[in-house]
Amino acid sequence: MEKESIHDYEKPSVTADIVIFTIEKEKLKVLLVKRDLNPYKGKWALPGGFVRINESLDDAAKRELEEETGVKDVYLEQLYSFGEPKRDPRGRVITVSYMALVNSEKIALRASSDVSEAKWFNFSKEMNLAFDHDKILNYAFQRLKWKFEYTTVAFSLLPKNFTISQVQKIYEVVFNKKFDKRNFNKKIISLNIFKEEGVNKNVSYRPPMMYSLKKNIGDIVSII
Amino acid sequence: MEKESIHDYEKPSVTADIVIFTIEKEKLKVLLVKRDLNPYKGKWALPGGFVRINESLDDAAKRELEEETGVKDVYLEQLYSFGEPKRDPRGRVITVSYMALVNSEKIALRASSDVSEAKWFNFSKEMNLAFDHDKILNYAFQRLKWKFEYTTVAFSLLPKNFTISQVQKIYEVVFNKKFDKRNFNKKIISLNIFKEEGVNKNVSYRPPMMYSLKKNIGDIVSII
DNA sequence: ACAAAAGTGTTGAGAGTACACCCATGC
DNA sequence: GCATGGGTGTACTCTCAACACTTTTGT
Repeated sequence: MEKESIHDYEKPSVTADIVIFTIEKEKLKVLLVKRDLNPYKGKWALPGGFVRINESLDDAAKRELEEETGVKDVYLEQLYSFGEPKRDPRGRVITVSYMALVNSEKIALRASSDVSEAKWFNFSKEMNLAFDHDKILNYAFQRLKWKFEYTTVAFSLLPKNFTISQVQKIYEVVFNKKFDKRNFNKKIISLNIFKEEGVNKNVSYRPPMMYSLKKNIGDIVSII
Repeated sequence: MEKESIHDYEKPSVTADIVIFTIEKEKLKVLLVKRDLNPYKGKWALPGGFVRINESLDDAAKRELEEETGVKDVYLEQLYSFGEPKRDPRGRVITVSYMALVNSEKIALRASSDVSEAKWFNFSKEMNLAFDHDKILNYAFQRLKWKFEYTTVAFSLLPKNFTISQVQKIYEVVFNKKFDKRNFNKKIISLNIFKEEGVNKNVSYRPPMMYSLKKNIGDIVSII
């Protein structure tokens, strides 16, 4: 096949851009950075940067994620690669996009980002971002919904111990609809993925049972 | 964020590699090419090649697909990008993988490929391919099963008009299990995605109804 | 008449959905 | 005692799975 040599073609740049989601105050939020260089100077964009020559794609995404949020060991998954020749006016840039889910309690935005401003925004479908980042963001949101429906990624947005109503709330945020409390409890308990952790006493109402996720849960097929 | 310039970093090569599936004689087949250069000289690999500097990722995949099979306008979808620094001994090569589904009747393998040999193989989970192509192939197979379950991609493997038992057979091949004929018919007919095209008379048994896929079917949620 | 595949219904089990009231705590 | 969210059961519908015989054609 390859008479073609690795040196025959002009090479593109490759970046890893990350859609970092969190849920705070019952809103789905996404982390954006303000561009301080042309093109799109002053516009908001997804955090990201060039993949180093000796760094895997995942490592590049992890590095960018940690640079922006200070968090490690969070849920991170590759989404899709975007490579239209004209998507970046600076030249040929192929972007491998990632999605990260972080628990809002763990976030420590880099205190003073020397070159850029980073900020959490409420997610919406039209955020008017730089480059084709609206497209990437919407792709990520689709994937998020899918993953919520069929896997346990939702729990990466929650602390180690949580109540069922916390779980229900993040599902309601992501699907933008209400679920019946009784049916939700029944369904999620019947999956047998929770361990009871005792009741939380610091509330001025009936103290809720706290749960944690069991270890070694296989691939769950359907949550909702 | 980006003090980094597009020129600051050594750039990787980017290839598009394609997992081309077909079903023939009730077997799932994948198209492989024999490498005639080192590394992995003599080993079989997925068809693919470098993405040109002015070509989108999809276009690169389409070009490679047509070069190898002579087919156009078939089902093609991007899968995942693989970018471990050492995955290709020749240097840093990031591969954007694709999956194509072709109807075996339409295939015309390039009569004499000047530099390589291309051949259909029965799919198996351990084909011992060059590079990390076993990993890519298995990823593609997982995606294939998922797409069969939740979308109508299966029909890209069939001619325009088909019988229900042809549909059932390709599902049985992909999932490697038998389905009950009555339940299968009921389910697939109830989806209301078929148009009747009359009976096929050239058979020595009760002539089956031929169907075609309706146009403008939305995203089907669950086939099986 | 026989070989080959097409076509067709019913039943039982389990899952999903709709729906409303009492409970435990802090103040 | 009241405000707050926590916790629970039943009935109906719908979907899924299991299961076997008759029909139509060509030879």
